[in-house]
Amino acid sequence: MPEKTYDHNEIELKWHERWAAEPALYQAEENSSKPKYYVLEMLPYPSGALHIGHIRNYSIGDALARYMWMRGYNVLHPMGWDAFGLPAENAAIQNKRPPREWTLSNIEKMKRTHRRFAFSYDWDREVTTCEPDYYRWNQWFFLRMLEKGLAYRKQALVNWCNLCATVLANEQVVDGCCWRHESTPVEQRALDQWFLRTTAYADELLQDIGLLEGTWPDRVLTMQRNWIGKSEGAEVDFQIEGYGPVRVFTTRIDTIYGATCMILAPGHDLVSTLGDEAKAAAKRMIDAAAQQGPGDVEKEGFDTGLKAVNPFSGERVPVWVGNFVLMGYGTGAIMAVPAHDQRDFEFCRKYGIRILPVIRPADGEIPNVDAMQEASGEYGIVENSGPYSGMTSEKARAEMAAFAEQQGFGKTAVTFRIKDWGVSRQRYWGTPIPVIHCEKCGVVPVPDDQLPVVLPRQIQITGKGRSPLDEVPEFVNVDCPRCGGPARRETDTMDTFVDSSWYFYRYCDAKNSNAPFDKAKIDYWFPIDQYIGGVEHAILHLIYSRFWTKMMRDIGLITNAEPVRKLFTQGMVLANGMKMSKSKGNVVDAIGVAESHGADTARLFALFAAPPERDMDWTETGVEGIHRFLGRVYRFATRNIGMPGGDGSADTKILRKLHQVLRRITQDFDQRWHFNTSIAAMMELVNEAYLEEQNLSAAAMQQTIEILTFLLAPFAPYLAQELWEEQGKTGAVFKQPWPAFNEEMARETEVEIPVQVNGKIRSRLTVAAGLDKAGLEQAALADEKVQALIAGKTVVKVIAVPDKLLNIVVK
RNA sequence: GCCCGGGUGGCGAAAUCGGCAGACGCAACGGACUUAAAAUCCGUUAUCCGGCAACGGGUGUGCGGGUUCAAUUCCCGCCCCGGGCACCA
Repeated sequence: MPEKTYDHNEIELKWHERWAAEPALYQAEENSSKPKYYVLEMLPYPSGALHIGHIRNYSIGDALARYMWMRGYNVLHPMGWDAFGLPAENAAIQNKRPPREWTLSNIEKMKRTHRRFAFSYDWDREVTTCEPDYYRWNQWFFLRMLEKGLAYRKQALVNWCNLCATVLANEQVVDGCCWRHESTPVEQRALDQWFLRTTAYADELLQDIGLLEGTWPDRVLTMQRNWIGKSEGAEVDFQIEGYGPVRVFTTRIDTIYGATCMILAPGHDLVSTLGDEAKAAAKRMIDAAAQQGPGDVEKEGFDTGLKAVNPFSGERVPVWVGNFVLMGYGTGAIMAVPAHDQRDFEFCRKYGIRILPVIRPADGEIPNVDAMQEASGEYGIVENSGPYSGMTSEKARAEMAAFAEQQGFGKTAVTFRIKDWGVSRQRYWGTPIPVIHCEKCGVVPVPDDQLPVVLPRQIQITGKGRSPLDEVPEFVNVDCPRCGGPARRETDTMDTFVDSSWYFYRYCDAKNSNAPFDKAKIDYWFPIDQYIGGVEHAILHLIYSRFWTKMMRDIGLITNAEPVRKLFTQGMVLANGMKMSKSKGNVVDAIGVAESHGADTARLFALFAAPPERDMDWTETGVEGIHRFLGRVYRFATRNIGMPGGDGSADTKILRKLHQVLRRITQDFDQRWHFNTSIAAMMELVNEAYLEEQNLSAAAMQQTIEILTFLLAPFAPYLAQELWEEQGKTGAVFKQPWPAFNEEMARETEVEIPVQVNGKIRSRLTVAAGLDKAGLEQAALADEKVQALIAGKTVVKVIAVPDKLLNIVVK
């Protein structure tokens, strides 16, 4: 055949059209005898356009999906839209476009891009989280959790901007101020809000990290462990004169004789019983804490004038309020042991509170208070501690906790850093929380048969008020389902992390209108075999998803304990060395690259520029290099298909290379996922094929072209399919069996062995592959250069590694 | 401060189990083709020293030590860059 020029648009648009007419191409089989494989990429937020960061994520998943098809698996590869969220509301305020309309048109546009890139999604299973057929199940789950006590309501602080007169999401708070009013500090207001009891699963979420070891990245597991933050210690009551007991949590009950004051969080219940001045000071601390970013903050506090009694020593100590004591952790109150805790030390030094050391190192003296520069947090021997003096810290911890429990003023206790999940959002564009507030009956769940509670579509979003839904009387005013009297609908909507906590289950049964999904389908497809996404979701999304799975298991919907067997976190994409961002204006749009260089080129480059777990740099010249490579492949194949061929003198050589490359790429898929080296290997093969083009027999040439087509199939689907057709074949190339490599054919017959003398390379020998140690040694010692170098010296040792190297040690 | 990554040519990177450092690509340079250019094809390209040259010798994977016949790879101590967490009692 005559050589053809590589015109990516011609090839890609042709197949794009043909594939559009084949809806079953990427569908998973319903009753398959093949083993299943569920590969999933994180669903995108429909912001309006796919960028190359998305393309990288999907190119990894798509290569894997296609490879697994070729390996004979029944592959489930779905995609959907994380379609609720704040940007749609902002767009509504700015362009007066309804959020749903804006969102759906974005989805339409992005889906076209997805198709242009030929990602192999089963669009029949598409999930769009902002549509009632999806979010009704959010509501259904919420009601189940309400029944089980896993959903509950309590007061919590929200960010409030006085100028906007509205609640701000955390991401709308910039440097402690409102994003639209940069000089207006955000205030903290207490509102009744809905929470999911993730803490009920804290222990199991921590325990089951063990199940993920080896298949999830270690750093993700570490981050989750830290996030859950289990800490074991004790709770102890201190009696406060004129108030009652206040409970503290401590991991160091062994230091309790050194407690020289008690410090309360500014939000602690006791503070509300204090005078106006103290309450105002505490409020200032709370607002200041919300405004400060991360970093070192000066410790502040004030004396309440109250005294607390240490239940162990009987000593009376002052009660303070301190800005560094967190209400959301432990009991919101601590005993300060300045001698043995750095934070307490800094606080007490600043305010002149007594410092009393009670621990000495096992082999040292108790610290001298006047010389102390910092607290000593180490375990040691307990001193000045009544009957516990002389014990090790470990022993004292156990005995003191037991004593407290026996006396009824304390107990051993475990505290978690992870908090219950606040799911209330004072927003429009989210799942309505399905409850009704009745004056007579209180909080009444919406009955299941009245789901979904549909989000009203005709609504003015003003950006003011407690919540946009508050302004919609048709939505708010309802009859109480229990007593029939007038009642108000809940106007908070759910956090969008709810949507993404279970969407991958819905893919298995996306059109079910009677249940979130059918259990048998979950049993077949779950767990997800491979989940691929950005590391930025290592904590929240993936912990919530794990929580949701355990919750669904406990209400009998599923049997698996974990949703995801293997997790892969890919690196970021930089544009010319810089992080892509809208503000810098350097976001590389995916569809533009597809038009200028082709989808195949973009996909291949996304995998070639760096190993997938690392950050990669997107450069125009690099993209062009890949485009050149694909052109080389295409021209080579088209001009050689069906040609008579040469004398075959290079057949052995090219077939050896072919099998070496095949082995390399197969291993890259099965073990390492370093697709950059897979692609480099294909380039090596093509380079060699160019050099030997005239010396290949027709049979070797056709085999080279065919296998190269298979190798390209997971990475460059358009070109691979086109070459498949050029070779006169029919059917989808990615449904053909992946070729097996032949170890025999991949083996080199001759190898070059570097010969070292005292570790420096002095000569090279070409020997038969597999030559043993003795043979190598003999060949090396016969070498002229080697002989010259070792002449007159004593050979101490000869290290021979067959097929690798030989080292002669002389003196 | 704590916990992870990472540091290799002009650049992105490779070296999979301790065995030839720099595969592959980019950029640059040279050659072929062309009236010319683009495209394409073929080469050269870590660095220093000696040589007209073939070639020979030295140095080199952030820095300093160590183990080893042999270290980008293992161990100890530092430096720098990126990310996460950040008063969690």
